[in-house]
Amino acid sequence: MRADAVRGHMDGLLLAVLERGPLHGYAIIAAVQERSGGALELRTGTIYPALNRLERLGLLSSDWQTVGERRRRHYRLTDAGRRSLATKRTAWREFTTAIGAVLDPAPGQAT
Amino acid sequence: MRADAVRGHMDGLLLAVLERGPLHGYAIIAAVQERSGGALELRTGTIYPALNRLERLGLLSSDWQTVGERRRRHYRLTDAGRRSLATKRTAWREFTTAIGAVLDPAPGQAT
DNA sequence: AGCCAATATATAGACAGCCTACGCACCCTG
DNA sequence: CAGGGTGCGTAGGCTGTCTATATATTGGCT
Repeated sequence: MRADAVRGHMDGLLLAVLERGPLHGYAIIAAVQERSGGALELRTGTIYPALNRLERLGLLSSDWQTVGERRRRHYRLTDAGRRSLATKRTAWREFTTAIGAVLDPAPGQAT
Repeated sequence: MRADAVRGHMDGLLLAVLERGPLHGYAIIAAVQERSGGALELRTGTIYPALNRLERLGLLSSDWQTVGERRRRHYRLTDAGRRSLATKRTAWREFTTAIGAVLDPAPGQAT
């Protein structure tokens, strides 16, 4: 599945996979893919701008680590990020409920 | 809730409310709002271009009706539209499953 | 040694689709 | 006759994902 469909929910995904501990960009892509059972394949061109945006918003912080000669940028949730994640989870449930009600209305419901 | 969050799922909503019979634009807005329990408030500037797009794609057909001196454009599902709706319902379930798995992972699931 | 794939970060420009804001026209009520 | 609801529609803007590309290290294959 393309991240195009995820538009507007990407931030929640990124925050969610960072909940259990810091990860670097590539590992975030792998984590999202694994958790979604392979359904979600994010691209680097998608997540790096998104991660920068979340950091600007104060929901993430980052620090550089070096493994051998390889640079890795580790992102971690801030307290604000944790609160935002909780909000986004609630919003997600309301969202799916609303869309689901329109897409698959309960029989007998008014037009 | 803003239709902004619905990005990419708007088409399914429009097709779904037209499943039970033709409606005109304003009635479509009302139907979506009612079915979603008031959560989804679409704007005319959003749905008219979307309806035109769906008609261009052959998923909808339209005909003008006149009530008094008022012109109304009634949209109805085509056969292709009906098939597309079924596909979109399946896609919606896969979508929510995938996002949900990332956002609220089952405890014990791998990182 | 040379080459390619995987790992890893990052930017530029294109594009789709929803946004706000407006315009037009008709109808009914105060 | 003014205002608000109904009804259709367009223009221009904005956000966020897309593709494509660039750089650099590491490791496997031949």
